Amino acid sequence: MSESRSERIPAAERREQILDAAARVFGERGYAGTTTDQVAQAAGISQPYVVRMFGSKEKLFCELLLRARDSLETRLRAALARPEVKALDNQGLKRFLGRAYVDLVGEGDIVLPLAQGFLLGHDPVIGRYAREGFLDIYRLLRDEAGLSPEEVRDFLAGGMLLNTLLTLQMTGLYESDETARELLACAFGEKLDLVVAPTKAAP
Amino acid sequence: MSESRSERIPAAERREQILDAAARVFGERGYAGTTTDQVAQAAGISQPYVVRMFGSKEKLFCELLLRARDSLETRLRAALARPEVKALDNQGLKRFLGRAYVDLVGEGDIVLPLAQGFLLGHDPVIGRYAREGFLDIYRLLRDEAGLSPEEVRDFLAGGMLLNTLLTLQMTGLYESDETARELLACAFGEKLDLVVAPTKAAP
DNA sequence: AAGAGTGGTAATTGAATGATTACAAGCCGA
DNA sequence: TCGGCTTGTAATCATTCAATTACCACTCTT
Repeated sequence: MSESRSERIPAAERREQILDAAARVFGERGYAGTTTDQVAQAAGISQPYVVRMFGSKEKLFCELLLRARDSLETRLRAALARPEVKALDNQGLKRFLGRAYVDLVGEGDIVLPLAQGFLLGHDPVIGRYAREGFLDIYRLLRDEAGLSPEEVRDFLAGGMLLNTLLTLQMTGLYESDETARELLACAFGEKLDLVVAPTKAAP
Repeated sequence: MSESRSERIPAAERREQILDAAARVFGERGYAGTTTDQVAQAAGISQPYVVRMFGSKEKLFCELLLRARDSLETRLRAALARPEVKALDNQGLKRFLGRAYVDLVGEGDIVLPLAQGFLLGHDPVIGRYAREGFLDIYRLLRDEAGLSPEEVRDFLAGGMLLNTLLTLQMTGLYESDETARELLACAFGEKLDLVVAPTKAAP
């Protein structure tokens, strides 16, 4: 994307670049399906640097999981703190939080690694991270948002559907397939254009 | 599991054995995370035989996707054909079909490869298969079950949550984690024991 | 200006893996 | 019983990939 600087960049900043690139690549291709070299190329650096910065591919992915969970929790708490939520019943709150989730998804591929991690239950270390993250979100919605277990379940279910549609790249069929268009419109609602026309931000 | 026969087995039967084994392994570990040798060992044969029987790992996985989709469609149509569905409104029908889905999931790992395939949208050939399968199910629910787009969406969302909980292996936390127990009970309802105590069928 | 710390890569390595080849053993019909 | 077809494997190959090593270049401090 950007090869603006070919100079030396402080490690902390480089680390963020790598995490951003890794979130994109892992989010699209999954853990096992991604090579550290793909991450390196996406970040514009060499493969050994990626490995040395994080120790291993596994540690890099775990870092992404924590980062995604934190982003999501931060975003949900921010939504809960807004004044207009006080006027909402639980049904309305669920919708409001749902829109906050779509916003987060639309801003980049921050949360897709989380969705990929949810398929790795068999992995002794990543699986544990992923389960814990999932339960963290569950508790946040139940305890801080005050939703009932059934309401949390429905919220999470909706989120899983959105994740699935994204990782399936169903959005690529929006133009050409009538059924896909109907499904996407129904699933993403008013936030559809956030995801069907990925922000091609140009200078 | 069964090493009953060490003799020669007709290709058609062997093919089914391999597909069953592959569904289990791919369903648990994902496409990229599974080796053809793991499939071979699970089926009790040698790795080259797996490859030769299906041509390639990719073709084997595509076969699994078709098989899973067909199983699901067959099961849903069978549920729709039962007499008691006529007395149900759409809300009740959704629940009824949901129970049929959980039944199918509980009977084995037939559908988990489908869930894994949904993460492979980036793959030029598998991605296409997976998207088509997904839209097939959508149309079945809309046109044959007569659900509205929103109702189909909610049904699919629920299914995606169940898939996620299974591939996350959240069921393994049922005994030890209070939150996981609550979530699982809420998501699987009366069918919980189908999935939390995997059928250890013994002779 | 010496040298130490930091940012970065080229080259390589060892293991894993999908696929191929070549071959063996059982079965069946003529 | 001979010869061909089917079922199956051992051995191997070519790649790919995560990780390591060894090195270079720049910058700041003193």
